[in-house]
Amino acid sequence: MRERQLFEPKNLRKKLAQHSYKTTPQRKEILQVFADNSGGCHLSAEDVHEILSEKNFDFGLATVYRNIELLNELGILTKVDFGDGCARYELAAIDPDVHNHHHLICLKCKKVIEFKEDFLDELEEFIAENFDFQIVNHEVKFFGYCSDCKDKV
Amino acid sequence: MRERQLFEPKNLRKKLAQHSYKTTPQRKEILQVFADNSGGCHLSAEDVHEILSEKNFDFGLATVYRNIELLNELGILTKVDFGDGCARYELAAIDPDVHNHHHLICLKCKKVIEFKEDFLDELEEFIAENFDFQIVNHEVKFFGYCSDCKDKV
DNA sequence: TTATTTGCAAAGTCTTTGCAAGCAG
DNA sequence: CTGCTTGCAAAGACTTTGCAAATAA
Repeated sequence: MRERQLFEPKNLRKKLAQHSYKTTPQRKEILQVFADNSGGCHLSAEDVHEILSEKNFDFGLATVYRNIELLNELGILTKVDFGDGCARYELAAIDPDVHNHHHLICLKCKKVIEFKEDFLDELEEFIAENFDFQIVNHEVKFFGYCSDCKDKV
Repeated sequence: MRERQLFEPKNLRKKLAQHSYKTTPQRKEILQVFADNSGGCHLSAEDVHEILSEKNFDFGLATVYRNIELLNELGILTKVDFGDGCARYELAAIDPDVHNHHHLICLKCKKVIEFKEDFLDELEEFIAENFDFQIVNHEVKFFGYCSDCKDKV
């Protein structure tokens, strides 16, 4: 369930240099926050800013926003949206074809469970044929009640 | 592809009365905008406000927000999110079990194509068993290039 | 050196809220 | 009548932007 390869902080300098971006402490530490939380955290810019403060890195919030957006553009982070009013991000899979990682969102406790699935291939084929639509990625969310909550509703 | 039964404006008064809400011209006209656009439009509060202005209904924007939210709570509208920075809504299916209506989103022209599918039942069963998670609804989005755009990329 | 990046504060966008006046039931 | 609803303006949450000072290459 977790063999997905994620971007590693040690490769940051190279990736930035490829695009003529500079390697700053801000960029390194922001990425490190995601690497340290790779166990399935979905962090907002505010979250990252707060975690950095706890580590005594007092970067400007605007800098955090700018660099999260940059890491997203570079494919290092992926945006995920749980409809809670703020953009959230997670480390992206290195292999762009591995886009089969989705979320179960508990309507009661708001817990987010990750899961991996390969059931959608036939559906993608069906869509490609019937809609003449070339699929690049898909996003699947299941809303419901997790094991802790489902009997308490 | 379009046999889904949608909520009808003529049933609004009854639905509102059931919950002791009043039937106001604002509520009727807001719902009417969605009914007139039932051919697959996904409207933001701002969109609805604008369409109403064109029809010479100059309601406050806050009223539009409040009533779209009300219609959403009553199950008359459904929120859809295309990650474009604002909440969008569409008429909900009357039958709550019919939640198998999803979207293909073109990355180039931003066109949204609706489709209906029934492929996810087995995946839901798999999740229920393996994650002890009781699914209420799911949301599926496919990102890619539509027939008009896929050869121009 | 020099163009990029940062930090701050101000501004922007979407949405919600407080409150007096208006209106449906 | 009476409490729900509206409209307005103000406030709020999240995010972006302008600009001078700092800094990576």
